[in-house]
Formats: sequence, C-alpha cells, structure tokens
Amino acid sequence: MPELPEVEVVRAGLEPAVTGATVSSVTVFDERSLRRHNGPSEDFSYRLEGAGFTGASRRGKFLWLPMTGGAEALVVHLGMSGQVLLRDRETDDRLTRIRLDIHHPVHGDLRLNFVDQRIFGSMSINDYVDTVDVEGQRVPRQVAHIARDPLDPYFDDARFFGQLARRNTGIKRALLDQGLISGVGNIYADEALWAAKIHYDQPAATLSKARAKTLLAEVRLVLGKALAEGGTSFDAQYVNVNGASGYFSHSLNAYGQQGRECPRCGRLIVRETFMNRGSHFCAFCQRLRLV
DNA sequence: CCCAGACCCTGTAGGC
DNA sequence: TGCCTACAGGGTCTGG
Repeated sequence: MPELPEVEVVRAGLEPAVTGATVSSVTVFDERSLRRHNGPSEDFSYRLEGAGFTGASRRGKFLWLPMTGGAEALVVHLGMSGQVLLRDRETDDRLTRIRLDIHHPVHGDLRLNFVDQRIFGSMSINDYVDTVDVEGQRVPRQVAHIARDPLDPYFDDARFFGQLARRNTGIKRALLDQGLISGVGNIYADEALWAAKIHYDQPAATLSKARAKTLLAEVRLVLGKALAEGGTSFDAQYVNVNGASGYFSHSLNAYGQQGRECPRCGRLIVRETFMNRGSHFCAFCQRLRLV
C-alpha cells in the first residue's frame, strides 16, 4: 500500500465518519481478508454488530478503530492493494472483501467498503497491550511489534541510530524493517535514499552518524511532503476514503523514474531488483562506499 | 539474535 | 483476439 502518508490520509478521512458511529451490519464476502482475525467470520461480525467506534488511530501502516468499552479495536491493514471507501448505503465497489454498514448520529447511514485486490491486507478485532516506551499508551496486540513511525512525537532518534549501527544489512532493508522504523515502504525508501545520496545496499552499520541523521531527516521530509499532497497514487488503486487520488506522484525523483534523468545530475535513473521489489536510484549520486 | 529468501494473492499491462 | 510474462506501494515465516 499504501505507506504512511496514504494510510494517514485514510485515517484522517475515516475519523469524522466513524467517531461516535455504531455498526449496523457486517458482511464478509471473502474470509481470506480475516486471516489475521483470531476466530471465524461469525465471531468477527458478532463482536462488531452493535458496537461503536470512538476514533481512528494509526501506527506506521497499521490503522485501527477503537471500539466502545475500551477493550478492543478493529484493526485494518491495507497490505499492497487495500482501500477503505466511505460510501452511502447504496454504493458497492468491485473487489469489496468486507462491508460495514454504520450509523452516525450526525452523518446518518454510511457504508465502509474494505476493498482489496491482492488480499494481502486484513481486518481483525484485537485486544490491547501497553506500549513498552510510553506509560499509559496502548496499541492493539497485533501492532505491538511495530516500531513508532518517524512522525510520531515519541520516535526515539538515538535508539534508531544505535540500531542502525548494529545492522550489517543494506540500509534499504533496514528502512523497510517495520520493527526498526515504521511507515516507510518502497516508494519513500527510494525517495529518501535518493535525497540523502545513499546507495540502497550500503550496509547500515557503515553509515556515519551524520549521514544517518541526514537520511532520517530526508525520510521525515518526504513523508511530510507526500502527506501534504494527499499521498502518492499512480492509478485508482491508491485513493482516499472518497476514492480520490493523491498528487505526490508528480514529485517523485527516483521511484519509477528508471530511464529518466536524475533531477540532480542528469544521468539516468536505474532500476535493480531487490527484495522481490524494484530499487530505483542514480548510480552516480548514490554510490556504494567501501569502508 | 540476525539475515536472506520464499511465500501469501489477484489484476493489469505489454509483448508476441 | 488470446496467451504469456512481468509487475505491483506489504508482512510474515522459515532455514541457515
């Protein structure tokens, strides 16, 4: 998916519609979208129907709607192709895997369609655990192993640098490790590495503290900028809750730009396969540095 | 523990 | 037109 900016756009779009709303009915069209729910689909529906939502929260690429009573939340992960579309009660969407009809005291009858082509995403009902680093803060159990994202005020920069210094793996692999830093995916990893002039396979531990700081700053910059532009969409697959696309694809410097000129030096951006994905970079600006 | 790779899925685009 | 391949923004599990 959807990386941090796109998930945040969805969260922000859902918040006013779900806060204070109650669930009228649940329809599960494809049980595979409940892979991460601990129990059968009947259990999922039973827990939701009649329950209310009290808000919309996020950590990294995980999204959840806290439920009334405070003991459970509806956890949503969009995977590679998931969407949550906010509709009226008459609207259906192709590839809807789960449908939630809800009622909001102000906005009336609404429908949430969880659409997911590849079914890497999921919905589930989850209980909470305390966070290990901030007293009084809880997250759904399923999210507990996910690190804070770099826009989270409690993100610990020093701890992140310390962990990088102990990793021998390539820096991009580390950036994509959601247990280290969350919310960064393939697009924004490539963009931040391009901006910081770092090769994707540079061993994390060989980065100087200064370059690591630059990289984290660029990660924050690119995530923030994408968020301001409503996220990145190349097609109708990545949209906000109203089905509209973001504009950040116009601002990409490296991702998907193979064969085009590097905006900094004019040489061609190349694409290499890495981790079953593409890595896009400028081989001149972003060179492996031997230590 | 760390690390690399395989795997989970479907739909679409492009080459032949 | 149809067939085939490559490709897609993620997470998790396993074996070394």
